[in-house]
Amino acid sequence: MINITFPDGSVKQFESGVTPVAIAQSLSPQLAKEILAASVNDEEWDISRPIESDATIKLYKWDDAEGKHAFWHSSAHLLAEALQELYPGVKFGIGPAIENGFYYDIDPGENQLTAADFPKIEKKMIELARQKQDIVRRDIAKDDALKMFGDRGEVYKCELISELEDGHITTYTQGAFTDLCRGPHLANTAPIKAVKITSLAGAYWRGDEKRNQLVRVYGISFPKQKMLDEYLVMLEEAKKRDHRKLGKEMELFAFSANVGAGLPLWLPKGAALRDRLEQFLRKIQKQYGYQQVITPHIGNKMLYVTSGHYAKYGKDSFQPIHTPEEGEEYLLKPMNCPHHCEIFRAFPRSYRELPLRLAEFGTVYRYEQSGELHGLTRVRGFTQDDAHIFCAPEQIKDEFLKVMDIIFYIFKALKFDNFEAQISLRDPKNKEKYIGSDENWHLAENAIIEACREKGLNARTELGEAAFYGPKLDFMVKDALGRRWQLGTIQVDYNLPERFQLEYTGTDNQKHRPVMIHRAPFGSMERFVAVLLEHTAGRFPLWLAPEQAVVLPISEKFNDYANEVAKQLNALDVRTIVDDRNEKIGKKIRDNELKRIPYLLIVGEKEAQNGEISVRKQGDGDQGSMKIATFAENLAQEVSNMINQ
RNA sequence: GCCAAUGUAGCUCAGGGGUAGAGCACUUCCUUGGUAAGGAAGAGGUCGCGGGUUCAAAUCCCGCCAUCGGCUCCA
Repeated sequence: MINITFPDGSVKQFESGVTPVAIAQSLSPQLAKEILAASVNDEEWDISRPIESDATIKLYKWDDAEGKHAFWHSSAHLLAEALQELYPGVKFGIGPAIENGFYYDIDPGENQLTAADFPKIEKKMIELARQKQDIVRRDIAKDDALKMFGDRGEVYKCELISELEDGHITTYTQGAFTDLCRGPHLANTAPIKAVKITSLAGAYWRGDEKRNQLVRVYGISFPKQKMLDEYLVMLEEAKKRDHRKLGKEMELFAFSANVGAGLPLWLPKGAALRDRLEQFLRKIQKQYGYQQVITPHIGNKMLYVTSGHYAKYGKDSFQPIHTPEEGEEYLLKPMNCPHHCEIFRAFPRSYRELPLRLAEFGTVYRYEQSGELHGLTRVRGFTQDDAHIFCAPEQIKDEFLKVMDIIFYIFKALKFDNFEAQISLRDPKNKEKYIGSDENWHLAENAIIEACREKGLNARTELGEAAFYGPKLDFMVKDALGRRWQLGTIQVDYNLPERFQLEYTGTDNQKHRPVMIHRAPFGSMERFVAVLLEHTAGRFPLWLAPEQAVVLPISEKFNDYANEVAKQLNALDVRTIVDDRNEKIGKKIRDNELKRIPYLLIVGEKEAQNGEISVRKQGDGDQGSMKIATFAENLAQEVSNMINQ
């Protein structure tokens, strides 16, 4: 007998060799039906894999990430089995579960795969799933594995196996399909009741663009057809929140092939919105002791040779601008830091000036790969809400904490409460990718880690994600489809001060080298607006909304009064327009609700007589009537509550 | 940059080797209506751009551009 400990601390005895599903069965038959995965002593475990000795166990259902993971991982195998049957000769790469579903990378060989094949694949997968095939785990010796997959011509699998350690190799088999896999998996294929193949894409083998490109088949599966239907509806809803669609609908920005790909044109309403965001940040930054500077859009090529950016990115950037002068070259600035370094150098600096915080809404140009461009989130010309803090080494942590405060304040004011934080450090195995001394890297990395600890910020740490000149702390927010975008960023940099020979005179009357902190709370105005649009589905907070109120006269007789109301409100800084179309009031309400204007002000005979307006709040219906000035005061109060919370 | 797809009116989309279609939006007229779609008429397109095949191309083929989904990249 062995002792099995449950998450609540209770212990029960079972025969050695008991499986998680059998344990679940002993607790409740319903649970046995629902469990999809388990962990045994914190190791991921198939629910049908025997447990031989005392263990602590957790059981996972669909609602647990681990449960979904096993479900989708097994679905990936099921997809592979279906593809193997439908398209003889396909070779398999890898097929993991992902955040929403799963994929399998295949080399289709002679086969042609298109979206038209999806229904056929889905049908085959369901057919196979209904056979209720057991998914069987086996340990296999390295040589045997190489032979087995080698015989089948599975070159990709063989490459993976050759890198694995003998004695730790397992396969999973269901029906006629056997895969190299660590697991865990479902006990059998029966729970997979609904399948959707969602897309095809090219993907480099092992993520290396120098290697073969495989076909990646994406799919998602569910234990109930209804859940798949709901998921598809959710995707449709998400599409409606797409910032590219909303940006056009709301007349915020546009693109023109004549101007160039990835070069956004801000329309009047978008420019005004962006200006409000900039003013908002300027105000906070002023409180935190920042000073605004302005620098040109181009810089001499030597500036970037000095900074090290030219060596790293020169070939992949917009190419130099030439002048009539032989050999003279300028670059469109891809970042603001070198310019700001030169501002620091413009005078002899004293420790009394530090920390020197230079801020600029700096527009930069980067030649992003054509396939990378995406709405406003990835563009070739964009404006960073940039600032560089020049400080003494002992001031780093304090400055870092202050920047974090600014970022938290902004995220809170705009209700980005689901952000994730990521500490990006150097890849210790790949130091040649980075510039700067080991000592400085350690200092910088520790400053970030400590600051996060002090703030109690739960940040994920990623090795190899640092910028080439220093480690960083990034804040990511998801878009409507769950894709992560980096917004705020804080980066510690010991390198540029060195390259630009920055110095200040210390209390000891000696020269010292300052440290630089790069930071952008929004990241870029473009990306921030994009993510804000997707978050709010275009219903901006009142203080940002392009139009805050629209006056709707009941009939044309009251157009004059409506215009007078709008005039008064605009004079009171309420952004107000009039809908004086010859339409019925119901139609005007509908149209303006759909335009996402926060307040609809209805005026007819009653209101005109009393100098009032009938207020209707977006999505909230009739709020009764009030004096114009009262409405303006209420609105000002509402805005102030939003920004100063 | 790579793989796959798409490109028809302001928007959403149908059609398709023989003179271009709908709904919404827009304009005009009727209606002057009190909290989510009143009615009628009208205007609007070089079918992404360039080349080829053909008596004839928006439609078929090729190239380019842009966009979309991924991969790679992201100072």
